[in-house]
Parts: sequence; C-alpha cells; structure tokens
Amino acid sequence: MGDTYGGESLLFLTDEQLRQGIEAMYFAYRGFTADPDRILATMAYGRAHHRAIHFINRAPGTTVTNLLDILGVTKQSLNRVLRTLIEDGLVESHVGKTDKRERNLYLTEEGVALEARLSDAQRVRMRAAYRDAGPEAVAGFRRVLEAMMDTEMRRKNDALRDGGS
Amino acid sequence: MGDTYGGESLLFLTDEQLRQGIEAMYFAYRGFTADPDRILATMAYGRAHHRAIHFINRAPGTTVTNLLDILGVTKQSLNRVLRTLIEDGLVESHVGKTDKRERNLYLTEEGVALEARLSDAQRVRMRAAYRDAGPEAVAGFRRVLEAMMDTEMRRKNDALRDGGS
DNA sequence: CTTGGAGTGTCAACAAGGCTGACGTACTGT
DNA sequence: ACAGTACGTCAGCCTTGTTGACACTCCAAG
Repeated sequence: MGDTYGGESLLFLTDEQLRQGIEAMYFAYRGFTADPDRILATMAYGRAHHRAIHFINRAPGTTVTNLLDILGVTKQSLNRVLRTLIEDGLVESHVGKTDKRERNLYLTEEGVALEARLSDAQRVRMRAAYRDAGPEAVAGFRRVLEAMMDTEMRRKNDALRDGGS
Repeated sequence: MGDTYGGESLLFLTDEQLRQGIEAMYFAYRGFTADPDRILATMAYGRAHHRAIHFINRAPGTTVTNLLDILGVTKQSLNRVLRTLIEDGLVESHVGKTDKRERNLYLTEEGVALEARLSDAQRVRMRAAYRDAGPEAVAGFRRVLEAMMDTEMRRKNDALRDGGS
C-alpha cells in the first residue's frame, strides 16, 4: 500500500507469479468445494442444489427471478433443482402477497438443517485456512477476491451483504 | 482492526464473516473463469480442454497418468478431451522413449497459441485484481489459498512450481 | 520365457447440470 | 382489454463427469 518503492511492485507481477496465482486459485477452489460435495454425493444432490439452498437461506423469501439473477443460470436449469428440493421437503414455495405472480422461497426445518451441515463443513475449512494464514492475510485475501469479481457480481455480493446483516 | 489485542482478532471470525468469505470465493471464481470460458465457447471447447492445455503447457512431455493425478478425473473423461485436442492438432502424443507404454504430451504451435490466448485473458484479470488490492493483499491472498487446498493438492501444486521454474 | 501388473486406449451406458426454444398460465399495471 | 412479467414445463442438445469391461503393449520378476 504506502510503499516507498515504485518498480518492485511491478516486478512482483511476473507472468510466473500470476500463473502461480491462477493455479492456486484452481486447487484452492477444488478444496473449497470438496467437503460439501462429499456430503451432497451421499444424497441425490449436487453443487447446484447447494447453491440454491445457500442463497435461499441467505435471503429467505427471495423470489425465483432474484435467485436466477444471483446464480446466473436459466430458469429451466434452476427449476429442475428447485423442484426436487420442494418435492423432498427442503424448500417451500409460497405465492407472493403483494404480487401473486411471484413465488417466495423459504427453507423448511429440514432444509435449514442441511444448509447448516453443508456450510459448517465449508466454514471449518475456511476457518482453518484463516487461522493458518493469519488476520492480515485474511484481509488481503478478501481484497483480492473482491477485485477479481465482475462488477455485476460484486453488486450482487454487496446487495447480499447489506440485506443479510 | 482497531482492537486492543493483536493476533487474537481471529477470535472475531464470526460465522457471518466466514460466510462472506465463502460467497466471495464463489463469485470470484466465477469471474476468474469467465474470460477463458468466453473464448472457449467460440470453439467447440470447454473448461476441461482448458485445464488439459494449461497443465500440458506447464509441464511439457508429461504423461497421461501424471495428468490424471493432477486433474483428478477418470482416464475415460480425460481421454475424450485429449482425443479431440490431438485430432484438432493442438496436442501431440509421443510414445515414451524409456517406457514405451507411456505417452508424452506436448502442445503444438497451435496449442501454444491457444494456451497463450486463454491464460492472457486470465492473467489480465488477475493482474488487475492484484494491482487493485496491493502487494500486501496479494501475499495474504496466496497464503489463504495455500491453506485452503487439500494436502494432496498442495503437493501437486508444489511439484508443479518446483519443476516449472 | 512366461506371466502379473502397470500404462494406455476405447466402447458402452449413464447422470448432473448447463443451454435454447417454445408454449401455457396466472397475474399486474396501463 | 391487453401487453408484459413471473413462473412452470416439455423437449432436445451439449459438456463433462462417472462405472464397468475389455484389449493391447510393455516392463520386471520369477
């Protein structure tokens, strides 16, 4: 940040360094998804179900359109996942009060339980990584991730953070 | 940050903060893969082709088994991808010299060119993120990613780094 | 020299989860 | 009354992962 040198911060960004970052991102993301994937594999679910459950839990009562916007998939794709979750009693879909075209999505008790299992697994790993790396590293980690998102996604992420807490 | 105690700010890692990290990871990874995905979509290729090309470029002459180990997929899955790349003249497969059962994989000129296009796109984004976040943040970013990998994957990543430079 | 096992390729079948296109229904707002 | 929005669904396609089975080449040990 407030560094005395000029050239050295540019030297830091060699292609080799960048490639290491790219590969680290690839391997880390695999680790990041490995734990919930293992849990999901024991049921008839996949990552798509996890994502739906996660964001419904994050913003209970959210609409289908909103979820489509966050997840960036087609409604056909989301609907397939959502349908199985509703059939299995993990998600409830209620007709909107003000606008009856909309469906508001909520997790059932069972849905909340699964969400907790999945995100617990993920949090354990993230907490361990944070602990190993130290507080300063965590701040840097978050800063780089934010900068790596598309502007649109950052918007969605911010919206979630503001609305969520 | 402005805490009375130093390293123990780790105690402030609430579930909410961890969830923010999880979501940041999700959105950032989407951004991270978006650029090469766009290029690949214009051809008949997907992410699997990108991964194969990347790691063959990283370690020219690598064997199929080694690639299977790094990528963590089945040989049938890799073979399908590899076959199209060889047919399209992006990858060459040579019978091993010392052990003729092995196939040593190399990128052709055309393969190198595509690899460059793909990783350039990815590097541009990563470079921008690094620049926005600053050198200290980058160090932290890398530390957290390393800690987030599985031990096995870290081994593979280290092997690549040692052999690659 | 035979034989077990490793490295590789390939066929078949299947599943998850993306996609497009098309169509229908219910509802809203003008 | 009517155009547009929100949602669901059918049908079909693609990529990329999986298992299982089989064949071939080749190295190394008995």
